[in-house]
Amino acid sequence: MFSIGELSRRTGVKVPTIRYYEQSGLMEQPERSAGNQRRYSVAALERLSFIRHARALGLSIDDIGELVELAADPERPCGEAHAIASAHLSAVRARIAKLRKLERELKRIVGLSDAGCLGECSVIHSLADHRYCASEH
Amino acid sequence: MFSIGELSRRTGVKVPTIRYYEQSGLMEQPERSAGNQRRYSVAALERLSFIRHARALGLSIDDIGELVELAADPERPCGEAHAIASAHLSAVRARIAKLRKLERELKRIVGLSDAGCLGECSVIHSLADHRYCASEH
DNA sequence: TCTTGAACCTCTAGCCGCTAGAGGTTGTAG
DNA sequence: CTACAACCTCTAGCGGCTAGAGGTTCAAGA
Repeated sequence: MFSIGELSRRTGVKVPTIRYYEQSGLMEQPERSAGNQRRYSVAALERLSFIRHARALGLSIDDIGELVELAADPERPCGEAHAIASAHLSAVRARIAKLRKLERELKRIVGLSDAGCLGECSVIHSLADHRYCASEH
Repeated sequence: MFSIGELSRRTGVKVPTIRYYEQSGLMEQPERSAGNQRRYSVAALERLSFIRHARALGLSIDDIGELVELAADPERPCGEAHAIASAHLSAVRARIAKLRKLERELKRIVGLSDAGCLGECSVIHSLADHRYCASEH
């Protein structure tokens, strides 16, 4: 049985965040001590590790909620879990693609400015008018 | 003189967003009609285009606020504007690097699951235990 | 056994960048 | 002159926490 602080130390998830996960239904309500303090089992520790890892991979609270449910039900987990993970993979790839475009554009804008500050500022100039952009965004 | 709706149409920024920008100090308070409706000048149109473009590049409201001020003051814009843009470029690059790690990890997890669903679900299995991860996150 | 004081409790509000809705007023075309 | 779209202000909500107020409990040392 761990206190919330000990659970926090062991998982690296901050105390208020653990309470937030409980409030949003991601963590089960734990037992309480005589004085109303939370007392966690090893199972709760494992669940929180799972959540933390999935969050680190960028999955939403909702997605993780689904995965937690699937994990608890060995009858039908695999296909649905796979779908959630691969949908997320697509989303991550889309975000990478978009950020790469931004990177190119910013590089161009910053590079112009490096080339010499004659007259007006080219950073501000580039930002002011989309027509000077190399690509869409 | 444009109404807020016309400004919205011309810039592609939604009406409530324009009001939000005004409230947060990014757009100046415009003139008003006799009946208290906003009336925008061409200068306001240009400013909003600037803001929209900078937002599309992912700059924060605060950063854009600074840039707008710099743009209005031709005495000292270039170096500071450059600093803001290149700091943002670094941030974008860092985000790309992080997302690429996630992509690799997710690909691995999803790939495992594709390889065959024997016994337990490997997606859930991989999420449950960080030790199976190829890299840090 | 008593006393600290760190850790815990609940509740509320704030962060960013919008978005949505209620409930009321104005502008404009027919 | 009427109808109705567009406008107005105000408040609240989204996700995923984070911070603070104000009060209680636990555990170690004297």
